Amino acid sequence: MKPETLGFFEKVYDVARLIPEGRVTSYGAIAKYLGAVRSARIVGYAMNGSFGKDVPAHRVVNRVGLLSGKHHFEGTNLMQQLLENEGIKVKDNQIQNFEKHFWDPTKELEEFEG
DNA sequence: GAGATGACGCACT
DNA sequence: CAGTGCGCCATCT
Repeated sequence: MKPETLGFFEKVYDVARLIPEGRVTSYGAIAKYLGAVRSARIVGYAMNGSFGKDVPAHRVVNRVGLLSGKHHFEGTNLMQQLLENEGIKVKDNQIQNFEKHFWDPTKELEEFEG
């Protein structure tokens, strides 16, 4: 619970905050960017602590664009509302044109690396 | 210190 | 092609 002990989390938050508006990414994409392709679930877990922070966790969904974490937000459809607020269409907890709104940090930040 | 959990992703059947 | 189960790694109890 100590923010100082957070190491991997901080990285996740940092990447999540880099997500531009109207765009979304997947846990695996962030994990991959961090070099933890096998730690996709760790990213999602990290989002748990992202609540209440400046981290747009609502822009992070699973690999199919499903708002798997929506259940974690305050309201029942808060996550969906936030996405629609950015112009992203969401249907039944699933993002429409997900690949169109997909934002891959490994590709978008490839030149920002280092 | 050890065990169980999880907002995922992939391999196998 | 579709459905189910397992593995991964860090955190939490």
